[in-house]
Amino acid sequence: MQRNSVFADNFAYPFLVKACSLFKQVQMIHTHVEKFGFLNDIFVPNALIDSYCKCGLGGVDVARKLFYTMSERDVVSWNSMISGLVKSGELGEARRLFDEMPERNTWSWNTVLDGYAKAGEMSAAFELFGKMHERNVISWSTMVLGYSKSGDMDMARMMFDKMPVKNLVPWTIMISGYAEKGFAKEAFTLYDQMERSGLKLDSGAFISILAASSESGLLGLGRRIHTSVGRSRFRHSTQVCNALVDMYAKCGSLDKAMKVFDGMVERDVVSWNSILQGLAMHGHGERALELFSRMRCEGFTPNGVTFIGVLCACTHGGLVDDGRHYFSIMGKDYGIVPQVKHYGCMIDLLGRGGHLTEAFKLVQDLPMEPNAIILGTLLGACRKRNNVELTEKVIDQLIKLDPSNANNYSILSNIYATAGHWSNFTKVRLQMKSASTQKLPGASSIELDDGVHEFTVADRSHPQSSRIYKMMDRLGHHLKQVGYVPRAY
DNA sequence: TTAGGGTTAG
Repeated sequence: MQRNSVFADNFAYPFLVKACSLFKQVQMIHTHVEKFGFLNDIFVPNALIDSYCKCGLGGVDVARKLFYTMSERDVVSWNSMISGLVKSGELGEARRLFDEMPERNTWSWNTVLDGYAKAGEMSAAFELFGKMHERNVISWSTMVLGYSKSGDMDMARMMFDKMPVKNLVPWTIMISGYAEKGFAKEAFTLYDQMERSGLKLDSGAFISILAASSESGLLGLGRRIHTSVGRSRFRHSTQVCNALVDMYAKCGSLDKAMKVFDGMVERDVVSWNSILQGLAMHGHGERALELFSRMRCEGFTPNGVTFIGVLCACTHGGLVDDGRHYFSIMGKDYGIVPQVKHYGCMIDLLGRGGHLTEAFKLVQDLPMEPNAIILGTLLGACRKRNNVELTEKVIDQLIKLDPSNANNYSILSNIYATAGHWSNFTKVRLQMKSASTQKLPGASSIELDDGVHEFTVADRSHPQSSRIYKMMDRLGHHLKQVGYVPRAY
């Protein structure tokens, strides 16, 4: 009896390898096929290269070794290796291999093209695109996406309009691109065109456009997509409904988010996380925590993202003790190792709750290097307490991490001004000038029927500017009457 | 067996 007959033959191995997502599993099969001599069948090492690259964690290095030891390579071996290199960010080496290839097909070109587009190197992408002998929908879509992600919607549109054949993907990319950047009118018009052209959206298209709408708060477009979802066969899709919940929550329509959530046929952990985050974001700390216990009662296991929502809920509800409690149980009861983001939430919670020393201690004891977000959160807490000494310490670290961020200098100078330390104030102002940093004005935006309107401090560019400021004065007056005292800086 | 859009995260 042959023992290996219970395993697989050379035809089954590529499928078996493809089903593996863990490095160890791929490695196990690798050892096995090597032992039985199946590596000579090119399908097997090709599948191994692909799987090694997809499981991350140094998988690319093992794939690379395998690639170079292969006695014979076909175009798929090269493409798989190049794709792996592109995905792990080793674009230079990917290009070198591409140039060395004995023969290339459209897949090879598209893989490198995608690498440039993802890296935002659009001039390199454009050059490569120009040299292609054969382009397919994927080549064109890659260019449209690349331009859209790099913010050049005009070029994206030009490519889109020039495409000889379009399918759902480029339409989705283009509409999502407009939506993400707040071009409501363009997104709407294009969406209409797509529907009129008879294309039926799939769940990916719905999710993509919804995610883009929530990014810039385009409630109008989100509602429109919701109507289409309702008419489609995806109206009960968990993923699509999750995207709807998130969209409504982020666009400030919490009731609608709740309604979609309640109406869902099947929920997963993402559904719970989305609604929990929505409640927390809008200051309903207690309701979010109630939902959290309901989630556990219904048998769902919280993950790391859930706890970010939970801690955020505690912060916005001023529930410091609850926050401490949940932070401690996430490791104890659920085996979740706190990530930087969790520490960020805790520092925010403690800082806002007035426990500055404890927040400081947490940063000092951090198991990882504090990043700009952690320090920025701590800074926010210091500012609130007007603590000059601690602020100086934090800013010092922050400026080292990110010397070009003008906000840091600006906050420090404000703190000095408030405390009356005028010589220090002047010093920082001079430092700002010499570092040639300029504070970018913060902008707010609002969506009306005809699109998103953006405005900044002392903005007079709007045609109805004087009416807007009159209304602002009235509101300010009203706020003072009800007892609001603005912060000094 | 290899390529394109897509949900939750201070």
